[in-house]
Amino acid sequence: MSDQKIKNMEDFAAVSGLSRPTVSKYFNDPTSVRSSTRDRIEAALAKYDFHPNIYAMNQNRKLTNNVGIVVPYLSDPVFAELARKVEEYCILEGFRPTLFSAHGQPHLEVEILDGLRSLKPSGVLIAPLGRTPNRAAIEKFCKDVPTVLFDSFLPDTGLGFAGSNNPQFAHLIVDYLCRTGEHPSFLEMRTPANPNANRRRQAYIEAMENLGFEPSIVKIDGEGWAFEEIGRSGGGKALLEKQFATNTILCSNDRLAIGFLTACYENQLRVGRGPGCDIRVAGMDDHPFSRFTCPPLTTVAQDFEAVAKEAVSILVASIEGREISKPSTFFDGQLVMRESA
Amino acid sequence: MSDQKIKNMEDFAAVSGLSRPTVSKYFNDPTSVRSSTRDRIEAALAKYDFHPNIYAMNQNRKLTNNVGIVVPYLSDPVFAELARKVEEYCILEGFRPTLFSAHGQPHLEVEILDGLRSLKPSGVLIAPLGRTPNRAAIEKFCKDVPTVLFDSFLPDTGLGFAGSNNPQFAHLIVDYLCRTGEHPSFLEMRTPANPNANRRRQAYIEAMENLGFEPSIVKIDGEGWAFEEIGRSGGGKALLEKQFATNTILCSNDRLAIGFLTACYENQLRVGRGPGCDIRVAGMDDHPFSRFTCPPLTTVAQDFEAVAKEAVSILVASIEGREISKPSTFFDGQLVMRESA
DNA sequence: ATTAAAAATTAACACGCGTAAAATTTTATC
DNA sequence: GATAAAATTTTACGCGTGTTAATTTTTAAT
Repeated sequence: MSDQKIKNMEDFAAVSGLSRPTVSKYFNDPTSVRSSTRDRIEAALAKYDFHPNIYAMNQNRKLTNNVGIVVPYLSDPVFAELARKVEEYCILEGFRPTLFSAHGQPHLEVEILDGLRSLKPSGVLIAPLGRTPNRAAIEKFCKDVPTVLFDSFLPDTGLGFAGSNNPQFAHLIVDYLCRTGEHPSFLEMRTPANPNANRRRQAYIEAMENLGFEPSIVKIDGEGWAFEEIGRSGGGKALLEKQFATNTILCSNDRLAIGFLTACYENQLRVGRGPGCDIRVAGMDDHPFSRFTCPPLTTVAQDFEAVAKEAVSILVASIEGREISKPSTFFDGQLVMRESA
Repeated sequence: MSDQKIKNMEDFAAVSGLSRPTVSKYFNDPTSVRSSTRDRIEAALAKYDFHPNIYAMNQNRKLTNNVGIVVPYLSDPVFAELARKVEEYCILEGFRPTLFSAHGQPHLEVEILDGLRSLKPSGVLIAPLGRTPNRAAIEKFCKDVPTVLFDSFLPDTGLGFAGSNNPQFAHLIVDYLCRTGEHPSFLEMRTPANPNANRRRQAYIEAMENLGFEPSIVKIDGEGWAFEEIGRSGGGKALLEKQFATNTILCSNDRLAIGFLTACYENQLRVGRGPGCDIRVAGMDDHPFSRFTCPPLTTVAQDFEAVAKEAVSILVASIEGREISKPSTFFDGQLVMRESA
């Protein structure tokens, strides 16, 4: 490692005994230069550690290789997990991903999109918050920047979508619960932060009617993204007031279920499906922590891997100019039977 | 909103009836121009929506206003929370924060630092993984870029440090546990992923000796960042093999404790401090879900807010050229008494 | 109204790299 | 060894903004 100062590509081309345009070609695509030239550049690279100035690079390039990943709430482990996988696939495809969280706040989501515009990204992957007033902003953004949606579907928006088949989730778990015990009541927030909740509720109703049961929905108060606390306090209140029609509670998502399990504990209810148990509790998502609740939570697992992979591959296809054969994919969930139901 | 195309600052200066250098000054610091000029620019801004090209801006600027935030593992809710607060304070200070996760992998941490160099950030806030082979890379990075460490301390590195007073955490909870029941055994990973674990163990030993008890440490196998699973499987094994000297288990961190609670459940042990309970379990961190375990987890709360605020304020002080009065701050934790111990 | 200070303008160069066209060199093919 | 094709070099301009120095205009103070 020489300590001669290399201040720009000109200098670096000089010490590698090549011209700047050739070196420039190399950095845009190493395979675009003769292999003997490539070797000389890489030898110089090992000796002089030069990094092209990315700001100067991106100034004239059409493709910056940047991609933005936007999720509604990064402190929610479900989104943290999803974001992590999406990030991994982006890196695998040679992109420079940047992660953004709207922290549950619609105005932040809009700000992030604005900031993203000036990043001139090759593409953007966004799991929208799903709040109505932001729909217009997102649609407009999608017209300007190649964007793939994931997790939360918005019709006629973006290049494509990858997410979970939420109706199937609800059907799957309702069927299971009905088969193995009392039919489930449904617990959800009165004003869900995540629009997938609506599809899950709808599918719960359908599934119950298919099986000839009366749907029974308990809506609890609470705003924001502190789902566990809402599940605990609201669920506890519902327990005290005996709002549940049956002894089996299907929660709209795992985080709500986790909080509700705490409420059951506080009310000295024994959760589980064995003899001597008072109540069964199930969720949807397969939150990373669901395996470690007491009792472990029965739920429907999202296929994070498939969702992330599909979302990125739609983006890649679009950037490479290929036709997108299937713009929207909804992946089925898998039943995860644990002790809680 | 006019739809006339503004392609650069030149155009924008023209429509605002000003010269480009003046407009440039405005974007660097709005207060640096006469207020009547500022009004004209802002009127034009409302009318024409122009955003300066950030690549062109940052090409020559010494201060990009970018700051990098690096954490070891973003899917760990403790770090997600910390990162969120740090991000908030950065935005408050007018920075453009970008979040990075090493995903628990040392080589990724080094890659992130390399990538960060070419971002020419005004500063960087990093919670290091703490793996020995990376120390050199981080020290070198700190010499090149204004960097503040947080969460995990490295001596003589960076502009300063903000984190938790881990020894105090251990003393606090050991004292509490000894005061209210049997003295605690200590449960930890044999090869901790996070270096704070070592300080906590050391302090546990000290605290026990101060009180005249024999320290008893159970080390469990397991690599990586799946702490809950390690706590469950390793902790379960330790229970079966009766490795614990007492009926009170202090876990090195909350995630381990959460997994250990599951192990207790699987072994039909009743956790808590009331009569009829078999075992007490406590952790450290106040993980966002600790309040929702069954039983809720007794722990020592990190002051995420204070840590984040202090870390950012050290960076701001340094960037503004002020003297850093107190380079390293270790914030005390607060005992959070819940039902598990 | 005069004057000094403050702010804005003009003109010009710098930054580091992308990129295109034409000229030259190297490599592959026969 | 001649020839065509491929790769590289040379040359030169463009991108959008930072920045500086000299000049002109505006504002504030007397």
